[in-house]
Amino acid sequence: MIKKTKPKKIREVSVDKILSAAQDEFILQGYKGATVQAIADSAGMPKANVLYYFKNKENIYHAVLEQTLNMWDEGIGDILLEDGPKLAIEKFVKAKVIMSFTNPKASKIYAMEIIQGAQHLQEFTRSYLHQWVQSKAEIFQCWIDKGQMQPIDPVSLIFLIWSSTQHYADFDNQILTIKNQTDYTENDITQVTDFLTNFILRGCGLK
Amino acid sequence: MIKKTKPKKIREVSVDKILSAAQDEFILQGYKGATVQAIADSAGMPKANVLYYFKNKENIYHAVLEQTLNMWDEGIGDILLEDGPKLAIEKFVKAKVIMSFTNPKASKIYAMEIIQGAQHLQEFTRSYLHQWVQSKAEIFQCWIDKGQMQPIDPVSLIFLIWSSTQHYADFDNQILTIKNQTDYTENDITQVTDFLTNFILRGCGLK
DNA sequence: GTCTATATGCTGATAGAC
DNA sequence: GTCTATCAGCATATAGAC
Repeated sequence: MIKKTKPKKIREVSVDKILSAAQDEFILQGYKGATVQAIADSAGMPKANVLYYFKNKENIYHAVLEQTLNMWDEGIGDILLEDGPKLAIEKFVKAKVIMSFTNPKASKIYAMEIIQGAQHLQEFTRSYLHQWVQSKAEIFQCWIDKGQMQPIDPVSLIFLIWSSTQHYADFDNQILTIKNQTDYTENDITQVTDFLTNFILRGCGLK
Repeated sequence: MIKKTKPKKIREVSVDKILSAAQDEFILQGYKGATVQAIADSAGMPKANVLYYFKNKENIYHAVLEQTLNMWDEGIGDILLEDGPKLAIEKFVKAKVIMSFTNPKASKIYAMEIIQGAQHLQEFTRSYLHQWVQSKAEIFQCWIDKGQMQPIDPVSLIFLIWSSTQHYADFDNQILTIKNQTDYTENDITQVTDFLTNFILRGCGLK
């Protein structure tokens, strides 16, 4: 029993190390620029071992992408009709801000993929994401019809919340440079959460 | 005289064709993924000609980046103290939206560069951009002190306007897919301008 | 200025010993 | 599972004829 679980652990640990190293390399160098050798070096193992676990570079990238989408899915925070517009927006903005600050790498991988034409995740955007936006837009429309919030375009609102929160992940380099900081602080997270929550609530006529 | 200007024209036209083709390739394939051969094919000339005009690939990329930053600079739209907060924000948002829709490629090149750590434009962000944000934040602070707008963090406001407008350029693929469109229409530009202008003005307590 | 041919180096991927 | 050695292919960049 012990002998049977041990090799499983080795695989898990190795795979995790490779995926983490690969994420860094793909962000910094792009898909083509990231070399299997660099990923192996960063993961602390020979190149052949990396290819033993993943067979080829494209498989590594797909695994990184899959991990990123799962994280996006978990961290998105749901928009629930019964919460009402104020609480729902507060929850949603907070969830997105926290994800941007705690996992900027996932956001960056996703952003690069979309900017470059979403060549590796056509099905995801084309079906799942479309459906997600549509269903959430209906909830916002419901609140608008009941006079619970300003009559604004719900889809545009979702785009604004996505963009304004993800900005702190994708453009962290630029933001830190402009603010003369080397890293984000705990204070930054609460300050940004407060600013965006209040600003967006006012924009929706909820404050 | 005629003979002297003709070779100049050839150079200009060729350089423009190369830069345009290179921009497309760098966006779709990344720096390393874009090949000089592909750029040459897209520009409709032999590879050796491309290298005749630019010497090497890095020079091509730098030229694309320089062109992008010049465009950013021209299209940014200024924030003037004498305009007052309402008009200034209206002008600024409109200028950014129009730039995002008319020149998404420039925004994408810039976004990729920042996400990947701004390895090729350190000086720009580190001095010019910092200064720009600081000077505009002072103007907003001035209006806030005079009670002309809600007391919010000006730097966060600038980030929100940047992100929410650039989103339509950088993530155009995702947005078009979600909206089930193949291209942006004239109507999209006015709709987005109206939405963002009104939303942001309300967020600033100006409506 | 234009284009062909080629040198040089690096990368992905595999074979096979341990 | 781990690692060394190696191959085949491709990309940058240059040389040199036209």
